[in-house]
Formats: sequence, C-alpha cells, structure tokens
Amino acid sequence: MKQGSEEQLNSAFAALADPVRRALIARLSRGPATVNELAEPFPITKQAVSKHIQVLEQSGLITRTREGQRRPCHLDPAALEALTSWIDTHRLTVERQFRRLDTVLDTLKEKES
Amino acid sequence: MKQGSEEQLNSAFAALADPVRRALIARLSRGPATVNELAEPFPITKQAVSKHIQVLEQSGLITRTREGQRRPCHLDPAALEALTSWIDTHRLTVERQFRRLDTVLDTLKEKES
DNA sequence: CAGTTGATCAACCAGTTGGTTGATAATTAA
DNA sequence: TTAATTATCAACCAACTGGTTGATCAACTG
Repeated sequence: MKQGSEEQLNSAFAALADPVRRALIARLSRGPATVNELAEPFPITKQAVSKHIQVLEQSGLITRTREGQRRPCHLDPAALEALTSWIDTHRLTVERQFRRLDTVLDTLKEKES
Repeated sequence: MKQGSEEQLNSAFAALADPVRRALIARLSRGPATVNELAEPFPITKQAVSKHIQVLEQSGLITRTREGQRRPCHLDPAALEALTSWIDTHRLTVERQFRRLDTVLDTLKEKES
C-alpha cells in the first residue's frame, strides 16, 4: 500500500468524508472488531460495509489481521495524526497571519494619534 | 449555510480530499486572494477553480467578501479546528485503548512470574 | 457610451462512488 | 462429509464529481 503522501491525504480525507466510515472509525477507536460486528448497527448490506472497510484499509486509516475466518480491523492512530498534522500546519499559518494583521492595524492606529 | 455538524464534516472532509483544493487552502493560509490569483498556478480553467472555491465555501472552510468586482477568499481557521477536533477525539481514544492493553499484558506477565 | 476585466452560470461528458443482488471462497462445527 | 459462518467477488445501477466550452452578468475604465 505504498503511496505518495499526496495520495495518502487524498484517500484518507475522502475516507473520512462518509458518515458510515466515520462511524466505523468511532467504533474502532474503542477497540478492534470484525466485519460482521461492524456491519450490525447499519441499515445497509454487509457487502456495502465490507466495501467501506476496504476503503478505510486502502487509505491506511485501519489495518487488518487474520484470525481464522475472521478479519479483525484495527484503527491506526498514526494515520489520523498525519491528517491533523496537515490541517494544523495551515491553521496555525493563517492564525499567525491574523495576529500579524492585528499588529499592523495597531501600529497604524498609534501613528494616527 | 446552516448545516448539521454531520453534514459539515461530510463536506469539509470531502473538500480536503482534492489536491487542488488543498493547494488552495495552503495558498489562502498565507493570506486572502481572489479567484484569478488563486487560479493562476493551475493548469485548469478558471471555471474549474471557481467550482473548487464554491466547494470550499459551501463546506465552511473559506468565506468570501465583496470588493467591487473582486470576491476575495479568506481561510477560516475555526472550520479547520473542528476537523482536527473530530479526528483527535478518536485518535486519543484509540491511543488510550492501546495503553490499557499494555497495562493488561504487563499484569498478566507479572502473574506468570 | 463601448470595451475590458472578474467571476459565474449552463449544458455536457467521462469517471468514480455507494449501494444493490447473487455467486463464491475459506474456515469452523456437526 | 455436510452444513453453517465469515467475508469477498462480480455485475449492475443511479447519483455525484471534476473537468470542458460557450454565454452571461456586473463592475470598472477609456
């Protein structure tokens, strides 16, 4: 599943854009679970949930292990961290810009008086 | 643009899933810009960029002001914060789970000896 | 006024997505 | 071996997405 970091971000953000997949993430944050366990609460077919899980796996947000006929899913916190990291970089940049603008405005006001 | 927080997350994460829109976000983090300014670096039509900007605006990640015939775009750090907040909640939950599991394993190991 | 600039609207197209049903594989239990 | 369980594959479909071109609108500028 080697991917450029650009494609990682594409697929991971796309994965989080679906409410079913976010609910799966929320469930998995409380511990590993199988496809059947994950599918149970949803009003859609198990196949549809299986597809969602494949999307999450391809995005790197979850990993899967083999246990006989089960394929338990595990949430990967590092993948989540990569996303917050991208967002926070730009959020902090824009907040810094705002502070700089405030400073400039304060300076102008002082010159007036 | 009143939306439920579920729909907010849907559209905001979907917005970030596109590399062009992420590049627009990155540009806007360094300060406001107009559609033409934003479109200039991309090898696609201005109309396509205009659509991307509308997606960003609808998702709440950016806001727009009027300045005569210009429509400058501004990045909204609070909208970004809402996303990191959602992600971090679940990332911290799963990390907590990991630590609990480690503790259980340590306890079992101790009982063996 | 006419012309230019900034931005959007409208219609269209190819590719992707999220869902379905039905068949199939693989492992476990009787 | 047969039957049940877990999960996936395959084909299909409606809806959405990201791009295009061409027309249009609104606001400056000569």
